[in-house]
Amino acid sequence: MTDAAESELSRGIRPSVYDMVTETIVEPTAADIQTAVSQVTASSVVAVLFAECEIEYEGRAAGYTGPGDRIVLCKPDGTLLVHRPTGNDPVNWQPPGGTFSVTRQDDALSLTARRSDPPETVTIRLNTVYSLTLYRGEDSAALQLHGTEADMHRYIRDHPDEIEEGLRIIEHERDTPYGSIDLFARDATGQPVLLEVKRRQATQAHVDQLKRYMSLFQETNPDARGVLVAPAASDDVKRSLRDNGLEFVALDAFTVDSGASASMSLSDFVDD
Amino acid sequence: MTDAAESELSRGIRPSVYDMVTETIVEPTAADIQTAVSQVTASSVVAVLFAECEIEYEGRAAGYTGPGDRIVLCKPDGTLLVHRPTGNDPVNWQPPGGTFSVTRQDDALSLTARRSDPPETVTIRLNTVYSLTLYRGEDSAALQLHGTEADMHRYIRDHPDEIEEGLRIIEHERDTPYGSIDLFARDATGQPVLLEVKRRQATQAHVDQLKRYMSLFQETNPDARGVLVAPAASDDVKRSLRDNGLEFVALDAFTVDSGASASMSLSDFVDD
DNA sequence: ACCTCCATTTCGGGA
DNA sequence: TCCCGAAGTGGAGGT
Repeated sequence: MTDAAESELSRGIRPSVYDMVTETIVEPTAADIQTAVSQVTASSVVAVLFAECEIEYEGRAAGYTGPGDRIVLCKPDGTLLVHRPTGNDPVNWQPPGGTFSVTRQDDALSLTARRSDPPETVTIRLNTVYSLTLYRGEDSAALQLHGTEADMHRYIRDHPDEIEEGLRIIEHERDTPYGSIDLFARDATGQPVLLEVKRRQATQAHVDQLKRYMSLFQETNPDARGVLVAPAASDDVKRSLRDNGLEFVALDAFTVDSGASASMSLSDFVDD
Repeated sequence: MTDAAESELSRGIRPSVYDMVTETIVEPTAADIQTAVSQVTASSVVAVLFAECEIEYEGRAAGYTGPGDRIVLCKPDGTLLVHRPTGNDPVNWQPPGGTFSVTRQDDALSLTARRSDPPETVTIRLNTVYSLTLYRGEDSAALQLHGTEADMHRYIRDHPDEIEEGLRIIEHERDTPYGSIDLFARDATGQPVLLEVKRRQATQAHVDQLKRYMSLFQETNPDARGVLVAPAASDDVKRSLRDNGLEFVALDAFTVDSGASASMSLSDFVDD
């Protein structure tokens, strides 16, 4: 950080303490913003802008978002996120790997996030930046998630009888030229069984997937069975399975796998 | 907002001006945080917390994220987003429709986001809140996006010859019990043609999709043709199409639809 | 680098 | 409400 930049940032409300984790500048100047954004990649700081802005996007598609108040996150890995005051998804974004730049021309201040593969550009015209926060955050913890499809695979492998009496799981993620079969098994009579496992309600696309594996397998083994395992399926999906000589087995992974988060302790602190 | 709450929030750095768009509290107290979060839904304010926290999630799956510095967004529509200092996706979240609550027990302060359909809870144990920003933002602009698959449909409808000489588009989004056909057409000889359009490289799943529509249609019309239209397809996909008696037509929507963003003017302000 | 598939996918449209 | 399919999907894992 240059001396000039320091003096800019020092205009913050409280005495600027550089070991503070967050630093907020209300109504930052163009120079403040340029300094802040240049910090992002160089010093592993997240910059959050609260701004009235309009956004142009050009890349795999092209888009324009008219003026409005948004929250702009610039992360040190090049991630850009522009959030509206409502909605889960960002209205515009740039995935990790890109670079930021701030351009000033006449009275117009623009923040651009670029990446090269694929070539994409998001340009935010910053009409008014209400405030700007720099965040020197560290986070090495990873999300531990239970109840995924992989967990369901493990459960079935350990409890094949829940699918069918006498079923033996032979292989996990068996590769074929057209994708991999979740679980390859043999039934009580020794007949091969292809299992496609879904952690949520089955759809036609899942039937398609199983059919694709089956078509390959049945070339050499016409008696092979195909089973779609999911917590539920619509009548159309069940009919589609039947029409194609496939089977459905209902298995709700969470009624059986709920012990996965037993190690949690945070709930002690939460009331209703 | 209660008088008590006002006095809490007034501890902010600058004199608290309630018509300011943003308001930041450095090292907020538990009462500040409770007041702020209760504002979110009631007063259409976005609350952004910069905090060291750990997160428990319980719902469709279950998860735990260990301690780390994160950015927490609470939007008035009930959306919760927890972002790490890197990465495109939030490490935890709650889609719109839920409610927020802040609970204090002993020295532990927790922010909980709940929704009921499906029942899901995200609980954030706030170990340290470095700062908190309230954002009274308004945004009525919508994203205008060009180069979507729908645009590609329109283009083909207007330029059927780009697919095949003499092709006539009969119907758009023709519904079948197993999904809807993107474009239903007839070729120069009057033969029915089912078009499945993709805006990016075609995959096996797209072949599956077309196959599904075809199988229905060919029951009554065995001579119907199926064409997958996409900017590109791998050799495997092309072979898969051939093996199933289907066709591939390469069409890069962006080489033909680039005029869509011609009305943009922001680029005037951006240099390289 | 390409391909395939999962995701706490989310989101929008149609029946 | 359910169901289906797109998304600037992103991300992981295998070959």
